[in-house]
Amino acid sequence: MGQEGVGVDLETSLGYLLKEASSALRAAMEEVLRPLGMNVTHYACLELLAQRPGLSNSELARGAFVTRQTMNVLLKSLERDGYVTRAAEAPVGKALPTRLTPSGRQSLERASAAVRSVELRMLSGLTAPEQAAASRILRSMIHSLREDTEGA
Amino acid sequence: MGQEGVGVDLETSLGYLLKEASSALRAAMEEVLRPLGMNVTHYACLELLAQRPGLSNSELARGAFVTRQTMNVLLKSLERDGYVTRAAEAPVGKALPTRLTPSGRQSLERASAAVRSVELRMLSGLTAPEQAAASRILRSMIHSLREDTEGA
DNA sequence: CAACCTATGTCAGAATACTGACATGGGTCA
DNA sequence: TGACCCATGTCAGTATTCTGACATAGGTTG
Repeated sequence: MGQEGVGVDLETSLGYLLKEASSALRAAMEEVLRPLGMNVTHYACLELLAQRPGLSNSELARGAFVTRQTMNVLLKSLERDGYVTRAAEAPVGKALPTRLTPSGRQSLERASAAVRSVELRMLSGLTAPEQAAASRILRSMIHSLREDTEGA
Repeated sequence: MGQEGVGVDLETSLGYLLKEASSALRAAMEEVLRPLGMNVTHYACLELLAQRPGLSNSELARGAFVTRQTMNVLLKSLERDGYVTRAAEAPVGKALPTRLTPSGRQSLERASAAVRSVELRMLSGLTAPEQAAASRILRSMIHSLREDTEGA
């Protein structure tokens, strides 16, 4: 069960813990969203549109951490089901602004409440200063990870 | 760009930050593993086997956060390529212990070094106390998320 | 203006992971 | 002992996501 000085110790690796936490969060979100007929990417897309109306397909993809091709497929199904509407013509460039329909907004409301409850459960064991620390730490990790990768 | 009191504010949501960090980590790992002909699940499987030799397919699946069916497919390819060996018969029950071959161990060594460098970059902006706090915080999140979900 | 460069939307195919289902081994309990 | 229950390995089919490629819109630069 121990490690013999190998490269990465899974028991203590912050990378592994990060993946574990993210996986647990995703599972918990899927669980509460399933009864609402929604999955995590679904929800992420609607939430993004609620907070930043008029986002394009590519912008939504970046916000939901998927490729723009994947988001394109999702947007088509959301549009088919009446949750969002896409402009027929691009007001500028090729980007087609997308917006929530009343139906989409209503569906999001329930999902958002469910997700918020999951997030509250996730944070239930942490004090306010710890939560603030978590925010700073995660932002630092994100910044550092993107330095070389996207910079060069 | 602002939020109007909606359920979850993506700008400050720790859940969103967690997903963002995990996504950035995964992308950075994929980037360094690709030249080695490996992906993240690949690597996770080998690393698990190095630290806990003899794990079964299902145990590996849980450790890598995928289903046992997915891990089964991966193990077959790893076995075909000579990175691991699986016992032909189960010493007890149906679980087939899996072990790294010398080739697998050698391949893992390079991958492990690459992944460690990514993890170091991720932590480069954090002090030792901050890293300790990160560990505690992530463990708390994981524990809280799994409480109701797996408990009931 | 013309040649680039970047970003976007989209199509097609491949890779990856998942859900559902079944049979088997092992333990528990009446 | 026999009836359960749970975990495992595996097969099949489906769903999801990705990579690769192409055309187009707009800005930049000589």
